Amino acid sequence: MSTPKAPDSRRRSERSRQAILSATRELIVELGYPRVTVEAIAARAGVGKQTLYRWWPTKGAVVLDSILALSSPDAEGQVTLPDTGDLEADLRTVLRATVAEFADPAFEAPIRALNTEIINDAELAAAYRERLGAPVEQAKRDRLRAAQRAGQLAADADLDLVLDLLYAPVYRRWLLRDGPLTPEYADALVTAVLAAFRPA
Amino acid sequence: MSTPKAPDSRRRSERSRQAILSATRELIVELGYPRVTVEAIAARAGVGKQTLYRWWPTKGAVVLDSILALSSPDAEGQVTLPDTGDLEADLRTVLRATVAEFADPAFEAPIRALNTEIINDAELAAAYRERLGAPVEQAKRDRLRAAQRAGQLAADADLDLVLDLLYAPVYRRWLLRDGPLTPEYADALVTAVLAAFRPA
DNA sequence: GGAGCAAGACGGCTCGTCCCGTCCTGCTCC
DNA sequence: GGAGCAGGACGGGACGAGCCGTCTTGCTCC
Repeated sequence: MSTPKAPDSRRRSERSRQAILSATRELIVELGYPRVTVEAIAARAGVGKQTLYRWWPTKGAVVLDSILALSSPDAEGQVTLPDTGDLEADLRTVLRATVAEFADPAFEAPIRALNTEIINDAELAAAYRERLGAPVEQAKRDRLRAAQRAGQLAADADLDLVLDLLYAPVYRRWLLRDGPLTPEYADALVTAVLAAFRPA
Repeated sequence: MSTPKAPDSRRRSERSRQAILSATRELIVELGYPRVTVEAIAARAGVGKQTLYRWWPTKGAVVLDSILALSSPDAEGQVTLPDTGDLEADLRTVLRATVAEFADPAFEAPIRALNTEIINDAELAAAYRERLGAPVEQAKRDRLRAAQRAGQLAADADLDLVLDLLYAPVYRRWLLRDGPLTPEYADALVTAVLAAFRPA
């Protein structure tokens, strides 16, 4: 009852893997996700379709890996956020950076594609959270906790709620394109959220 | 340069239209959106495919209409929100109701399907905002403005920002399924956001 | 020679168009 | 004003194109 046959990952072609992930990202940016086909990815990568299906179960999984390969080219899951001691300044920096990332098509398009898949695939969503979301989330929470200890945030503040209030509006505005996603908007969010959790 | 030929809407079969919209909703709930095909919708509705393509350009447009038909069975775009004079209580009521809606599969599944389409179709997204989002948004803003005049909200509060802070976290948690979407969460959001925009 | 590889043939499914014969509606002509 | 007619929407379904996921073939590298 085990998986039919697991391929030998030691013999896997790193060249093909990279080519597939790059081709996936490129095609998503060039054509838009709905028009990207598995066949096109394989052709662009100079790879047989079987190679693709041997290592990934679904197109969504390929997209996820193509983004993971992009976001952590060096270190292994190590995520650090700026900590100058000034919470408001640091949050502005980080949130503005997030806004800037979402404005870059090479970054934005693949993540949009991933979200398209994640919405209807709880399993893929869990994989995403585990491999990308959780570490980043943890780093953000750590930064907030430090600020909390430094008395820059209410002692009883729910840090997950703070993060939701900061990031969910940015995420929504980006995903639905229902308003300008500007540095000013990021600043306004930081100001409002900090006002809500000002220490007593 | 006009549209090739617009069908005569006076001769449109209301029976077929309703059957298509119902079948769409049913199949999305039963099968999950990715498994719903145009052919299945037509078959379930007892309708030729051409009838479907005659009146809707894309599957996404059908989904949008199927939701519109659901949410406004009676009045025409009239949206009203509770106004007891107590902003915090009213917001709790409305946000808890939103949370409850998202817990109902018959409501949740079609909207999730619509979001799947909207993400990659700016045109459809605009249509959605115009026909459903804008009126609701307006009603919410009106309620907040009343509260502002009553001195329950800071005079200089950006009402769109307030709405984003209230609803974006709910939306995100629902769409990504990355946390429990409970009445308590709704209450916590209301508390935090009102704290941020407390009048001076 | 065993396994991964590129290349691509293949069956099955879906899409969107096209065509058929039927039915309904409104107009014309006696 | 009643019969005939034209137009168009209808249910049903055939059709080609394109994509998916599997399978086959020969090559290459360990």
